[in-house]
Amino acid sequence: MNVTSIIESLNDAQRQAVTAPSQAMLVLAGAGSGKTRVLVHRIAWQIQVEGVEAHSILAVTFTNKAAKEMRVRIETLLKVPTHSLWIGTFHGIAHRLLRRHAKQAKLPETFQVMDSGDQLRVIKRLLNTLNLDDSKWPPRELQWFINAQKDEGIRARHMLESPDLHHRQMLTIYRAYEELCDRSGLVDFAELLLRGHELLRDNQDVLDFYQQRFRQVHVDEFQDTNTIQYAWLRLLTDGKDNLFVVGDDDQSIYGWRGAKIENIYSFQKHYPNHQVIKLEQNYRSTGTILKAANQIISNNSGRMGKELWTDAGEGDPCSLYAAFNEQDEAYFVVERIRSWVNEGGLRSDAAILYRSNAQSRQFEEKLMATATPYRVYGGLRFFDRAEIKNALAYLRLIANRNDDASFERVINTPTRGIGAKAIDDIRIIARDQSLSLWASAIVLINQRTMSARATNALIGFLELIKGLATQADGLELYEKVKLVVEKSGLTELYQKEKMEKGEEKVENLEELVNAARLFDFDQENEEGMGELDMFLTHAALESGDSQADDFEDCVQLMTIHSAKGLEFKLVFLVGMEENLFPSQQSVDDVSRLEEERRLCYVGMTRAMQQLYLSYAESRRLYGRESYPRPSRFLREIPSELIQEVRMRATVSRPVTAIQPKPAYLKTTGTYKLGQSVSHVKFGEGVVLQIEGSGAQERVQINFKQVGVKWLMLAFAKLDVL
DNA sequence: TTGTTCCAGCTTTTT
DNA sequence: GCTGGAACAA
Repeated sequence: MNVTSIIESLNDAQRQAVTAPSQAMLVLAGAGSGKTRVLVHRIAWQIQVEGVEAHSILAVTFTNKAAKEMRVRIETLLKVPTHSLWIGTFHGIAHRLLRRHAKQAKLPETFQVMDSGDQLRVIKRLLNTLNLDDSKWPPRELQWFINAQKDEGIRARHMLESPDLHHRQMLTIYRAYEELCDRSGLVDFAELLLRGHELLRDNQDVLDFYQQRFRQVHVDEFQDTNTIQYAWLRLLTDGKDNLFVVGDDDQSIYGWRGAKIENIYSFQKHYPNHQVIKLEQNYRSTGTILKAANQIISNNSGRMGKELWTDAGEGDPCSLYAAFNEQDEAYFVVERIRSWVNEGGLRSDAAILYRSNAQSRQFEEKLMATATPYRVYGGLRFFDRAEIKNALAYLRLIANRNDDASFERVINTPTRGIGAKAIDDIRIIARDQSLSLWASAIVLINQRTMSARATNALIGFLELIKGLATQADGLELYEKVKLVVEKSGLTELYQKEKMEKGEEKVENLEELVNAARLFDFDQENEEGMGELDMFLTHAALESGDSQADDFEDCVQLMTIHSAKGLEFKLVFLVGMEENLFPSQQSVDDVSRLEEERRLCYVGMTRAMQQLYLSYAESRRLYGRESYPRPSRFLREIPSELIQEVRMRATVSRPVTAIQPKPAYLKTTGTYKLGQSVSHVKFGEGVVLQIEGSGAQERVQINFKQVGVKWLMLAFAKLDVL
C-alpha cells in the first residue's frame, strides 16, 4: 500500500498533523476543517508507515456514531478490517476495561449498566425507602448532584460533613445511592468513568499493562472531555507523550454537563513537549458565512485564537428575517424551503435549527400543513421506550436476580396482583436486612405474613422469572428475547391497549427480537461475556436512533446542539431573540453567555451555501405574549454580510402596539362548524372550530383516521365535501 | 385498576 | 399554555 494515498488529499496543516512523529499533539480544528479526516489519516499513517500495530492504538470519541464512522473510514482507507484497533466512546472503553478487570475494579462479574432513566428511578426509589419527600428532594436535582460529583472524581466518602443541613442530606443520599448500586450490581454512566479511572489509579499492574499496550492514544472532540475523562487519559499516557487530541475550543457547547474547556489549557501544561497545529481552512461554507461566524466568535475572551477561511468564494449574503410573530417565522421558513425544493433542491439539504425543542412545533405545523415531509431529531430513542425497557428488565432479571431496578420495574408489569403494599413490605425487608429485592421477596414469602392471594401472586412472579431463565438456557439470543416478550405477558398487555399506540408497542417488541437477531455478537464480543449480557450492555450504552431510518427526502429539524458535526446546504437559524438565544438563564453570566455564543457559532458554521437568520417581534411563550429584542448575536454580525428580507408588503409597523386585525382580513366563511372536509394527507374530517382570520386563520378538524388537528387555512389543502 | 384531574415546570444531551 | 407525571376517585 502506498503512502501517498494517505497524505495526497491533505492540505499542509493536515499533513503536518498526520505525519508528525509520535508526540503529544493538540490539533485545533475549526468547524469544517477536516477534523475527523486528520484523526483517521493519522491512525492510518501510524499503522501503515510507522508500523504501529493496530492492537497498540486507542481512539476515543464521545458518541457511538463518531466511533463507528471513524472505524469505517479507517478501514476504507487501509482497505483492511481493523478489528484489534480500539475505537470507542469513553463509556464503552471504560466498560470494556471494567469487564476485563471486574475483580480489581471491585465489581461483581455480572454488573449491569444503567442508563440515566434507570438511574433516576433508582434515586426515586431510594428517596422512598429513606422516607424523604421527593418534592423537597427533587430526584432530578439529586441525580444531577451525584453525577456532578462523580464527574469530578468525588465519592461520597471524600466529601466533608458540612454544617449545612441540606448539603448533609444530599451527601447521605449519595452514600445510600452508592451502597444500593453496589448491592444491585448496577453501574451508572458516570460510574463507568469513575471506576475506570480508579481501576487504573489503584492497580499498578493494570496501569502498566495498558500504558505499555497503547503506544498511541487519540481523542476526538477533546474540548468536551470532563475532569474524570481527562484524568483517565493522563493516567494512560503518563510520562509517554503519546496523547493526540483533536478539538475546537470555539465549539465547546457542553460545559453545562461537565465538559471542561480548560482541559485544552491543562493539556499544554501537562505535556510540555506538545505541538499545536491549527486547522483553519474550511471546506464547508462560503466566505460570507465564515466571516459572519468569525466575527461572532471574536467577541469571546480567552480563545486559543483561530480564524476560518476558504478559497471557495464569497457566496450569497446571509439573510435576516424579522418575523411578525412565531407563526409568521415558521411560515417564512417553510415558504423558503418550498421554493428551494421547487428550484430542484433536496429537502434533506435544508435544516431548521433552534435553541430549544419547544420551538419545533410551529415549524412542524406549517410543514404538516404544506404536506412537506420532515424529520425531527431528538426525542425518545428506541431503547428508551417504556415497552422496550420493560422487556429488557425481564432479560436483566434473568441475567441477574439482584438487579433491583429491573425487579421493581416489572414485578407488577403487566399487573399480576402484586400491589403497592406487598412491594412496600419487600422494600422494608431489603432495607433492614441489606438484601436485594429478589432475596427479600423470598424472605417475605417465608414469613407467611401476607394474604394467601398476595403470596401466591408473588410466588407466581418469582416462578415466572425462574421459569423463563430455565427455558432461556441454551437458546439463541433472539429466541431468549422472543421468549421473554411472549411469556412475560407484555405482548398481551399491549395488544389489549386501544388505538395505534398499543399496536406500535407490540411492533417495537417485535423489533427488539429482530434487533437481537441482527445483533453482531462477534463484533461486540468482549472479554468472554455472555451474549445476553453483551446485548443488554449494548442496549444501555447505545440507546439507538430516535427514529428508524427514513429514506424519504425530509427537511431536518433539530436543536443546534444536535446539529454539531453535521452540515446542510441551507440552514435556518431561528428564534434569534434575547432570552431565547442566548437563553434567559445564560444572560447574566459571562461564561455561560460565551457558551451560547459558541453555540451560535456552531449553528452558523453548519451552513454550506445559504444561511438564514430569523427572529420574531412577538412570540407566545408559556402562554404569555412576549415582545423580545432581537438577539445580541445579530448585532455582532457586520451589516454588510446581512441582507434583510421582507416578505410582506407592509413597510413599517408600530413596534409597541399589538396589531389590530386589518378589516380586509376576515373569515372567508367557506368553512362552518360541522362542515365535512377532506385533506390530501389526513383524509376526511369534520370542522370543529374556526379561529383567527386572514393569514392566521386556523380550523380544527376531527379527522377520521388521524384524529383532531389544527390546520392553517392559508396552507391546508382542504376540499369541502 | 383504570381513568380522570390536578399541578409543577419549562434550555441544551450523550453515554 | 401545554405536557407529563402523580395523586386521587370510582
